[in-house]
Amino acid sequence: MRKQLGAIRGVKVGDKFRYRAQLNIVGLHRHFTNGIDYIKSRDGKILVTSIVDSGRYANNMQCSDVLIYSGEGGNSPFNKLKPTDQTLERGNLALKNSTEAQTPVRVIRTFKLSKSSCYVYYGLYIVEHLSKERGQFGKMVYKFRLRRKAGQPEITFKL
Amino acid sequence: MRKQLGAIRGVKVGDKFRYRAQLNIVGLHRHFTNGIDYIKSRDGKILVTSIVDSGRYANNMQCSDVLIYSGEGGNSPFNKLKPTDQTLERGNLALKNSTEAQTPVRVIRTFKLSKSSCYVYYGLYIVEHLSKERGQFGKMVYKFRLRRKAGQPEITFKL
DNA sequence: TAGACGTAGA
DNA sequence: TCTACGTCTA
Repeated sequence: MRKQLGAIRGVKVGDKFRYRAQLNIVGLHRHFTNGIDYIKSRDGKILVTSIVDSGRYANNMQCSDVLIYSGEGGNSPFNKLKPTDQTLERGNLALKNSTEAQTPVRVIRTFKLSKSSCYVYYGLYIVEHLSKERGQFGKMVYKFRLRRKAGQPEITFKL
Repeated sequence: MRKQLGAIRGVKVGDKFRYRAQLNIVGLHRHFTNGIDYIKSRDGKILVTSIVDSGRYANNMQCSDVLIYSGEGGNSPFNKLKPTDQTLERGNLALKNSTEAQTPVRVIRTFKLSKSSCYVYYGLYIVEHLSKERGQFGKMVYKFRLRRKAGQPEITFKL
């Protein structure tokens, strides 16, 4: 399985996929459930390769080039464990490192229409800011602001 | 998605698949995690269409035309809930009904070789007997004995 | 071995 | 809403 930062050969912005398994196969995002995928860089720091925004967390879903993405852990509205403060490790740490390194992050967003849904590759983003806020369950949540790199095709849907 | 008893057009005995998602796509087995898939027949009884033997439960893995398949619920060695007696509902009830109706069941078995694995379609089986035993956790477990229908191709592997 | 924005069907 | 023989990486 490919592990790399940036664009994936053969995958175009706007490409659609039915299952997370397909994202894995083409190399866009290796995990089946994790929202944040990352690799270890030469200097030992982990950097984000891709994120999937399925709409489970309280992310900003505006139709703009800016995406607010919640960190992982402790606050999923659907898991049954009791909420906890998010920690700066694993995916969250990788997103912080990516903010500093300004490396490109592949963004995949879920598009829902009535009962069906698909994953859409939105292209490359840069993490430009992170903040720590109190989430809906009263616990600390990381919020990452990603901005879409300029010059990429618009995403359009045939309805 | 197709819901039917018996063979699936276009799928041959011995066909191999990487993911449960693919079993769903071709119509062999609709569930992503459930081991037992079933439909409601004309007279209102539920009948098994297919089972997946992933080796999670304590099934009989002999290389023969007989497969002992454990019922679902209460005794998965990997779930963290406390073991309970299995009940004759859902998949277990459907398997019992299939025993009486002698309807064909598609069998998919996991084949593991070192770290990789795949799902192999073994063809059609008939459920010929069920029993209730005390399982490894001291709780009651249904055991279903399935026999492969005669006249189907042998399964071979290139190693 | 655990953790994670999975899936479909009842 | 819940259950269920998922599936990957660290």
